[in-house]
Formats: sequence, C-alpha cells, structure tokens
Amino acid sequence: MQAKETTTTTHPRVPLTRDRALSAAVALADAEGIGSLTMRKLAQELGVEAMSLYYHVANKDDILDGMVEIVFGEIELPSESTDWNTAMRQRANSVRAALTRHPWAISIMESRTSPGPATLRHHDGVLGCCRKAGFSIEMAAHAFSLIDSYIYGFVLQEVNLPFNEADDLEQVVESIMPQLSADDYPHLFELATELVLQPEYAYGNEFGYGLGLILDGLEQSLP
Amino acid sequence: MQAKETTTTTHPRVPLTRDRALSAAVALADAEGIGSLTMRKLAQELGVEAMSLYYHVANKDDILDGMVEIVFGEIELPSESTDWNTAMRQRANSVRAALTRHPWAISIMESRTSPGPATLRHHDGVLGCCRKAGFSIEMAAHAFSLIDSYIYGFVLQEVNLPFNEADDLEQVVESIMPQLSADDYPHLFELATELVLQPEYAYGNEFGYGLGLILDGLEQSLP
DNA sequence: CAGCGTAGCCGTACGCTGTAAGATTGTCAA
DNA sequence: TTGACAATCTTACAGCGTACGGCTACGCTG
Repeated sequence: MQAKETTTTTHPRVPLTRDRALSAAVALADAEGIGSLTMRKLAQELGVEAMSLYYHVANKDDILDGMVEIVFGEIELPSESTDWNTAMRQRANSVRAALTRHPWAISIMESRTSPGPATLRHHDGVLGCCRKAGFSIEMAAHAFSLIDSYIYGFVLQEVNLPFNEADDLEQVVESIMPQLSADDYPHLFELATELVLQPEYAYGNEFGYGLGLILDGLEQSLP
Repeated sequence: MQAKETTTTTHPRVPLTRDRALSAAVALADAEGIGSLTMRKLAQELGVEAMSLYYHVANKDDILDGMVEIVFGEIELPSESTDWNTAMRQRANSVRAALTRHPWAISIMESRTSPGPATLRHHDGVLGCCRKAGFSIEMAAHAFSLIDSYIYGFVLQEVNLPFNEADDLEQVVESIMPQLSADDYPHLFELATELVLQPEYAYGNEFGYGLGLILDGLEQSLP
C-alpha cells in the first residue's frame, strides 16, 4: 500500500462528487489558467486518478459547461426593489466582476451552446427587469443584446490586455513603445503617451462611461 | 517512391512560404473549424509534412497570430472622406463582416497579446477618425473602447448562437423549447415565443440598433 | 452470516496533439 | 565536380482526452 499524500488522514477519503470536481476545476483554472486544466491534473488535485472523474462527469466538455454554470451562479440577479437604471448597473458590474475573477470564463462561454439553469435564470432576470421597467418585448431584446454585448466585449478586451494594472508602469512602457512608431501610428502613439501610459490611467475605468451612455440611451425610449 | 496525391502535377511543386501557410490555415479554419486546424492537417493541405511548416513559422502560436493579422487586413479602415457617423458605421459593419466570415477569429484574438501591423493600423485609423471629428483624447478613448467592446461582444454572441439563420425554424423550436419552461423562465419564454422564434426575426438585425444608439450618444458630446 | 449486485475507482492502451533533433534532399556557385 | 546552404522529411517524445475492462468495498437479500 502506498501512502496517500493528498489526504493526510489516510482512510476516510472525502468522496468524489461532481460538485467537488467542478469546484476544483474552477480553482485550478483560476490559479494556473484554463490551459493547465487537464483531466490528469484535476484528478491529481482531488487525490484521484484521471479516469475516476468520468464516473461523475460525462467528459471534459461537461466539466467546462459546469464551470460556466458556476460562474453564472456567482452573478447577482438584477434587484427587483430598485429602479431599472441602478439595477442594471449593479448587475452589469456583477457580471464584469465574475468574468474578471475567472478570466478563463469568457473564453469558454463561447463554444458552449447549451446554457444551464443558472445561465437561464440570469438571462430571465435581466429580461424581467427590463419588462418591469416598461420596455416592450422588442425593446427588451434590444436592451438585452446591447448591454450584454458591451459587457462581454469589454471584459474580452480587459482580460487580454498586454499589461495589467498591477504591472510596473515603466516596464509596460518599455514593452509597448518600441513597436509603436509615432510615424506609422500617430494617433495610437498620441493615445499611449498622453493618456494610457499616464500613471493615473486604468483601462477598467472606461467601463463606467460606456455603460452609462448605453443605459441613458435605452432609458430615453421609455414612456 | 509514392505518388504525390495532393498535387496532381508531381514535379513543379509550388514552394512553401509563410503566406501560403497562413492562407491555407485560414481556409482550413473557415472550412472545418479552428479545432481541426492541426499542424499535420495544415501540412497535408499544402502537400507537405508537418515539420516542414516550422521552417517558415516559429510555432503554432505564430500561425494563429498571422491568421488574426489576415482577418484585420480584410477590415476596411474608416473612410476619411465622409462624416464621422457613417464612417464609423461602415467600419463597424466591416469588422462584423470579417469576424463572422471567420468565426474562429474572435476566439483567438483573445490570448494573442502582441498585435501586428494590420491590427495596429486598424486601431490607429479608428482613433484618427475620432480625433478628426473633434473628439478629445479622453473622448476618443471612450469611443474606441465603447464601440469596439460592443462589436466584439455582439459578434461573440452572434457566432455562438445555438441556431443559425439558415436552420429550419421548426427544428430550432424543437431543440430550444423543451428546456425553456414557462414556469421557471417566464420572460425568456415570452421573448422566445413572441419574438425570437418568429419567422421574420433574425438576431443579426439587432446589431444596427445598438450601434446607432452608441454612435448617437457619443456624437452628443461633440462641440 | 453467506452471497452477490453494484457504486466507485483505477491501470492500461490508443490515437491524437505540438515540436525537438537530426538526416536528407534539391539547387546553385565556385 | 565539389561544396554550401536552403528546404524538406524522418523519427521520436511527452502530454492530451478517453474507451475498455478489472478491481475493491459496501449494502442488500436470503
């Protein structure tokens, strides 16, 4: 008998479940990136062999579906007790927070075509919030498409920025500027030097402007 | 000697180049999806062995970078001879067209952090268009972030819809409705039955509404 | 208590992936 | 003819998802 290294107490091994597998998958993807999420590594994290996972999940795609569901479950639904504008703003911030907390999520949301209950409940909540505020069905569809496209697109860019807010500004400058010739790309150069690379600038702050503009625009078509 | 099956004329083999490899990669991804783009398949498509590709490209990531560059090269820059609104609208439609023509593109744009010349030129063109229209640097940054977030997010959703415009409506209904309980998701159910699953509805048409709202909103902050 | 069904887990193996290293070919200059 | 070098191929390896079958241990029935 080999000693169990993963659980210090050898005998009463925590039973493997689908939920435990999914939680571990989320944690692993958060810590080491979605590229490091392999069946063998995930199993190892759980103190188990790779093939044991297949007793609880259908295949790896099933795991990815479950992970998306977990992320959507972390998003708070739009409040029913406040006005439409602040409810939508809170909910949008909650989506952005969840998607940046799990940067891999936006990349696997695409290619999953069968939404789970948490996803459906979230979408239903957003639509209900719009309808209750007085939007017609057509306008609710417009609003839903517009707002969520903006959120997803923004996070998509935010998550893949070459620089991180935590990075040192100087080394960012050194890595960006060489290829950013002022002759070839004058406006990009201007934007970089006079705004983006200023110490007080943070791309994340752009989120609020666009969201405000969108919500204001939508609100104008209300009775 | 085995007969060459890939090129009917055996001898005067077309020389392999980086550009030919990238074009073939784009064609292959278009035809069979990004998941089917492997070094061996790509090589086979070019009548060559897999390792021969490495003489012309650094690795597979290099190929993906080049493919993104090709897609950005297909996007027409904002016109300098028309007003800001129509120039941006044309450019946005051009981006959407390119990204839906190559549905894999949006999924590999993320995770590529080093933009190439075509990408930089495109971004520079958009910024220049905004600056010429009278936007300040801060406002140009806002506009750039807002518009492109919307485009990317919209395409991200559009490309991964469970149903395609070409699909038969009835079979779409049958595949969607079972899990869409009217009790659990009343607003989603309402939207589906009264709008989305109507024969004249097409999600792609939502693009124009959001784009118009965004451009109008941005224009109001112009002198 | 004996026997057994089965839930849960594991070992092995297969075909696929990207690519490192070295051998081999084709072409042109000297 | 010889040599150099650019271009291609052969072989090999580690890692991937997962099909298939074997093993262990518990709960039930008789």
